[in-house]
Amino acid sequence: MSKKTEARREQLRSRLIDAAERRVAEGGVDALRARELAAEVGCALGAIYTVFDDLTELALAVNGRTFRRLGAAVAEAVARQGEAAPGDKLVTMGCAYLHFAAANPKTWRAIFELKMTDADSVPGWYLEEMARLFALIAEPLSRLRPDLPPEDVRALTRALFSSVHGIVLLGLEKRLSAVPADRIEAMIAMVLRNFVGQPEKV
Amino acid sequence: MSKKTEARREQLRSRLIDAAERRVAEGGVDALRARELAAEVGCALGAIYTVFDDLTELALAVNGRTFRRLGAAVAEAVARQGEAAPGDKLVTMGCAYLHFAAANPKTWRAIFELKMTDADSVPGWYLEEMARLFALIAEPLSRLRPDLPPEDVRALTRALFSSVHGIVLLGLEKRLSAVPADRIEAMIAMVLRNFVGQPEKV
DNA sequence: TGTACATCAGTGAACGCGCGTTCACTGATGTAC
DNA sequence: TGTACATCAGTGAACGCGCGTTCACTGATGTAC
Repeated sequence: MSKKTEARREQLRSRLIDAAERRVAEGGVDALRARELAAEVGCALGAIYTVFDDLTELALAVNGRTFRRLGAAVAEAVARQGEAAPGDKLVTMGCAYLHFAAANPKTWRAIFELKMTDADSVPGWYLEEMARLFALIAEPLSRLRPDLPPEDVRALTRALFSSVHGIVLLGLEKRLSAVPADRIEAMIAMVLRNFVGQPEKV
Repeated sequence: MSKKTEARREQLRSRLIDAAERRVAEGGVDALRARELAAEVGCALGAIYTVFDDLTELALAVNGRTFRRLGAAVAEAVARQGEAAPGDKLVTMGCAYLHFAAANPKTWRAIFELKMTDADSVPGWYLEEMARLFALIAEPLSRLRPDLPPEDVRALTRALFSSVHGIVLLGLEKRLSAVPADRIEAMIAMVLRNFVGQPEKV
């Protein structure tokens, strides 16, 4: 394969992911349609399969991007805040998570909806990206509780992340009459601050 | 329609829901197949449509049962515990929720996976059942914080439920390396107790 | 640089399947006399 | 009770559609001389 060909291939790849991302953002993972993508990108139907093994792989590529954007959004929020008390940092991250989810509801959900066949395990970058996100959370936590062994910090990280995730998930759920964003923020802050031991007045 | 006919119809209805429930428990909502159900129940394919408008309605019926079982499981756990401090009650409910989810992973997930077309709203019993569950949680909360207006108790209820839901959801997720049940229990207890102001040592 | 040939990326018609839902039919059930 | 007729619950073959994926082909690109 010549350089030129490879470059074209690479370009097709990224254009396909672009298109797929747009589709997912509009209609969720289930809205990925090979024919639609080909039409939007302007390539043949079969061309998709010269770049990806199947549509699932393409969906995974979209999730990869989303995950990286999410991580970046949270990291940026923390960076913008600069030096801060651990509790404040946690709340900042929780709210950044909420805002990302609210701004990208379908793409964000896609990360968690992806059905993997039990056999083939989760791709490595999935776990890596998760680890990166968890590391951000673990930082203020271990400052807050320097006495805890890493194992416990990990469990704590996971528990708090899960709590915030749950609040965001159900908070944004239309079906259960969505909650206004600032109320969701208040819930997040409440749970996190309570944990940190600087409870806000409810 | 004669009494006899109606009775047969009613019987078919419940047998269909039974079969559907089994299918969902095994393979999730997406595993519902009209032909399979008909075969399992021993009726004609078309008979399904004399009882339900479409498969979605049948899936909803399954969710209805699940929701009621869930509510009953939580209520029973509380009843079994008898008189107890609000914090203990909350933890009991959270753990009951966890155990129900762990024992019925696919059926439980189905409750939240159901895609409703935006237009047709959620069936009434969905909201009622949710309200019943929330009432159970609100009880200890309002004892704990009698100063709060009902509006705030509602928000609190929702926040705590969502947190526990998130912890259970991600805790049971195979993809992110499932967490042992007792660790999940510990996470739930931690978040709830922290809120109540009787934090457990982490 | 020019020509002949080989390769292979890219094409898109066609395959194949799964499946929800319908509807013309039929035989069981009920009604009338 | 018995017979003729009407109704309608229940049947399942067939419709229709959507869609992922393949593969025999072709024309663009690269190579050799």
